[in-house]
Amino acid sequence: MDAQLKRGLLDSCVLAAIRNKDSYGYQIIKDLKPYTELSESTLYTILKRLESAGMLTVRSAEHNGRLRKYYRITGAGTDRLREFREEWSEISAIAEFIIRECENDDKAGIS
Amino acid sequence: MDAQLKRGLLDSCVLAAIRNKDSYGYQIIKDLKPYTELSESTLYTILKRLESAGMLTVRSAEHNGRLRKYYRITGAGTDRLREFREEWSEISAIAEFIIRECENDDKAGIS
DNA sequence: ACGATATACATCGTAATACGAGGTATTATA
DNA sequence: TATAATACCTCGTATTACGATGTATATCGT
Repeated sequence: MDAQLKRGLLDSCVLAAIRNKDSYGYQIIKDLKPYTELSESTLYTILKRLESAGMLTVRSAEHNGRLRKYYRITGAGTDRLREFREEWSEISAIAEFIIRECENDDKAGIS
Repeated sequence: MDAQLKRGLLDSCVLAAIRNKDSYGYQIIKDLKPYTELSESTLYTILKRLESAGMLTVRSAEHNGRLRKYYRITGAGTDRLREFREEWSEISAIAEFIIRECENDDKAGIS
């Protein structure tokens, strides 16, 4: 898929993934796989960014001798998710305009 | 609005704007204003990009002593619009996942 | 007559970000 | 005993939306 279309979407996507339960990198990737496959380099960049922006907090924990970093969403993070919902209605309106143009073709029978 | 969310959307948006009739820069901006306000610098970058990619052709014409460059969509351009429609259903699925998480809050009555 | 606004094009630099390539280390599985 | 899975990380690059800025003509109000 065109990576550009996902711009700005993934931050909120990661926030949504930790919305109801704290989670860690590897788990987030698995949870999001049905929706979008994001690479580790992409995810860790996003997690760093979200942490810097105060959207989530981090806690290190040991699990079977391996390090795990659990991420928890903050109030600012949930606010951001709400903002996303509003912005998305604007984005949808743009996309619907584009798709409407495609459908005009279909109705007119143009291949 | 977050500029990142518009990434990749604007190319298709401009193609949609010239889908049914040839148009020129200034007119495209006016036509798209109800959906999204894009600056001239943004538009001309996009038009150049789409031309290089063979998505549209350009024709110069004089109008009241002023230069106008009319843009016409190509077959590759209409193909691109169809591709967009397919990609958008994937993007929508991601957005719906995010929004679903927001709505869980609302149902639970969490502020 | 003259300034403001609209029309119409263009370039340059910057910030943001998705991702590939590569790295480290442990545990489980075939 | 390899191979995969788990689990973290950094660096560089390509893409692109946009602000700032520039050029030039037409139109409109006062």
